[in-house]
Amino acid sequence: MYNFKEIEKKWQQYWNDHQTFAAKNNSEKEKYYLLVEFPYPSGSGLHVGHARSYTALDTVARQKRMEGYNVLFPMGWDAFGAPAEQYAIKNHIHPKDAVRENIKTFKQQIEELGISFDWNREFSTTDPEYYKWTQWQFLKFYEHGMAYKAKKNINWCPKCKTGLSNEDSAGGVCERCGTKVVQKEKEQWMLRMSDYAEDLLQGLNNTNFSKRVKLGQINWIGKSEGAEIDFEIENTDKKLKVYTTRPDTIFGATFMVIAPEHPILETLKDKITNLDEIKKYQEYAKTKTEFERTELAKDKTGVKVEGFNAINPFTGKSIQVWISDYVMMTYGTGAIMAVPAHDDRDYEFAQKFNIPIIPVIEGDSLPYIKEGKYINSEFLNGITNKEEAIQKMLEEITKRKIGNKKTNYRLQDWIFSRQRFWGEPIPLIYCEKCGWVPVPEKDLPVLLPDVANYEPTEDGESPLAGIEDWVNTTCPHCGGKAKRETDTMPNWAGSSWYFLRYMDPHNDQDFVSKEALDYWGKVDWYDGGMEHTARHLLYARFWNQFLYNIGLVPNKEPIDIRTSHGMILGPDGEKMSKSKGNVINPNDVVEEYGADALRLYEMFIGDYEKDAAWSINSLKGCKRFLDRVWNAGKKLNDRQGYSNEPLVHKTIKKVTNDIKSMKFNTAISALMILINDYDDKESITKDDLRVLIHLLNPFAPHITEEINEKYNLGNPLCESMWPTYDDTKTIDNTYELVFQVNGKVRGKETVNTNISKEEMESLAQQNVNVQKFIEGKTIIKVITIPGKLVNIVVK
RNA sequence: GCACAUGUGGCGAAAUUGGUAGACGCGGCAGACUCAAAAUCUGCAGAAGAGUGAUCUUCGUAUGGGUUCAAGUCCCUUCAUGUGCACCA
Repeated sequence: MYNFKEIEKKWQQYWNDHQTFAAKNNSEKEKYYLLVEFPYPSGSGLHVGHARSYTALDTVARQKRMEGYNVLFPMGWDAFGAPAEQYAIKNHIHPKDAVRENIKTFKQQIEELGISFDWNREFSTTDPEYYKWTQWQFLKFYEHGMAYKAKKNINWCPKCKTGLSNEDSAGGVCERCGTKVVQKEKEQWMLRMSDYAEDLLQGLNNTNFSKRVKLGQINWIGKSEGAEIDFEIENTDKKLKVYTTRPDTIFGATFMVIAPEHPILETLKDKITNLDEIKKYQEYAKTKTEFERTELAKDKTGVKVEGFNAINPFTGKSIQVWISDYVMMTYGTGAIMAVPAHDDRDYEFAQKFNIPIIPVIEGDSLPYIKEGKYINSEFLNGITNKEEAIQKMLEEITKRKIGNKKTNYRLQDWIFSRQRFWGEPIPLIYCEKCGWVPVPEKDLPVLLPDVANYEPTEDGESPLAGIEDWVNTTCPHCGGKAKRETDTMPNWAGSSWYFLRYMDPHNDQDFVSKEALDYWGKVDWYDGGMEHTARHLLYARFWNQFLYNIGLVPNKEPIDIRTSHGMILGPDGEKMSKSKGNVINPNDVVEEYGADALRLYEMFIGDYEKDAAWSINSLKGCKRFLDRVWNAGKKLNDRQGYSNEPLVHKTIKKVTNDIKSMKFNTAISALMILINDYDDKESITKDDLRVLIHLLNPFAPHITEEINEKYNLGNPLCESMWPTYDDTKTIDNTYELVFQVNGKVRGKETVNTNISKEEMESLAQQNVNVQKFIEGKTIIKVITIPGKLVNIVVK
């Protein structure tokens, strides 16, 4: 019937020869920038999930081009990071070579799908020409005081032997290998992301991210408004600063809790009489990871600090101070005032250790703080409104100069060091005399050395630290002996700005030219996995906002629309994995059914944002549809125009709009309805066939071009304008008018579209079945909706 | 625990945004073609009931209630599933 393999090869060759998808940087046309997340070129190859995302935006890209836009739709490789390194260690090759091999495979797999990427702009984050500019931008962070080195208790993966960001170790396990993360103190490079918390929050208003994506960002930033209040330590001049969102409950604060590592314990250690016990607890808390601390949430532990008490500044009473790991040093001030009557955790703790509980809000019972009348609270007594009480308390605190209003964010600074070989070297040099000195721009990039041994060391230093030739260098400042920084960047680094580089990927003078930035502006539509909507997106926005603030990019927000696709699950409804043996290889599908069938199926599979199980039968159905489109060419007549004008115009309208709103499944079903209509006819016109394949082209680009050529229907579709519709022509001459009695359907009749209201009503009353239901009853009113129904209300 | 999302045939899903629930596809059943099978084509199909029949009736969008001439759609209740955050003070 037709050889899809030949057809697909032929048209892929054609697009390549004609540079059909090359985006132009100096174009008169309006731009449209579409972006899909670039993949890790892992050894296991392309996944059907990749194909879903790529096909979706490819469909949009192809439509946009036919609508006259200058479309930028690029692709590249995010090839730094642990997976590539581990693969290389395992297979005893240099990561560079492993990456080159994997990219080759990946690229070939993607090309087989017929995705309209502009391959002229391809790059990998591991290309020295690219990471030169990643390093250059890091130095910008450094120059502006946004990068600093600090001793940090970091999340440490004992298996990968590297530090991890909080984000990388969510849930207390290493994101890469699943090993339990432990705490380890280390000097790390940090980026001051927390300075941008408010801007990152506010910036969301200038994006068109979906509500779900915005919410994910908001949660990560974790803004909370409250107050910092000083509690004096009895018989000393020392104070304990707490953070609270409920200063209004301070009269109920009957004890304090501080984090086990709180510095006041060191300051006042001479006063503490149970130092041994405290040290023991500190050790105990240290061995527990953050995850374990939360795991054991129900079971409160702690030790009372013997030797000093604090004073509740409002009741004037002496209150106990405890250490417990339910208070985190990393959030707020590392100390809280505990109000056991109105806080779950404080209540539990007080119960366990027999600490007094004083309610300050009448009628409130745990676990929720309800609104109620304030009691036992002096000047707050009688107030019933929480906001009012908080406001009044804040004023009082300020007046007494014991505290202030304070906003806190959960977002912390970004730990930017990794003790790995396969990452961008941090371009700094340490000189005994001059301290940290940036590598001069002319010496960038700082290249990774070509060495045989790049396995992580036991002591947690980067593998680079063992390569003396590389480490030892001269100070760019004083010319004396100096050493290079041996930590590398996290692999989030390269992906935090790659969308900018695509605008001008071969520029060796600048990270992107100003002209390219001005023309392409921002990414109009960015699609990727659900798992990246929180962190990667936040890092990319942070990076871009920084570049904006120092005047390097024109937009504060780099992305307009962000969508996230659901996963494609195995035929068994489970996540695809080698161990379950339910992995579908997209290129096997291409081999057997063709790229067009695969693409069409992945777009037809269901709601784009939802997960969907693989179904081979459903795929076959899509192939069957393509066969029918192919066969439609065999019954062309000599007439012109559309045989069924309203249906064609309706279909154009539906497909045009559905692609834009990602409702690919209904766009395809509209095309199926159209072919069903053609199949019922003896013959169809060339215009009929041309419009069908044109609308189908973004989904199934190869076979539609072939049909177009075979029957001489016109210029190649990819070089033609998208079909247009006329709203007035979408209306049928007749429709089925529905008759209802009391809202229930009692009859139908086919009527002329321009029938009057009066005629509609009289037809309804004449209907035999309707008469059965209104007989002997009083008609209260008649509701007539032109084009739809007549509803007779009777009693 | 908190926040958000979702709940429609045997399955994937549609539903002009308050107006004929189940489009389209898969699977199924029956028939045609065939020695036969596959492929293809034609027809049927939410559930229950009445009628020889065209048809008609009742029920039906997780649950219970409400608003409305009219509810899958709006409001409240409960339940289930999914995702995110989580001892964040």
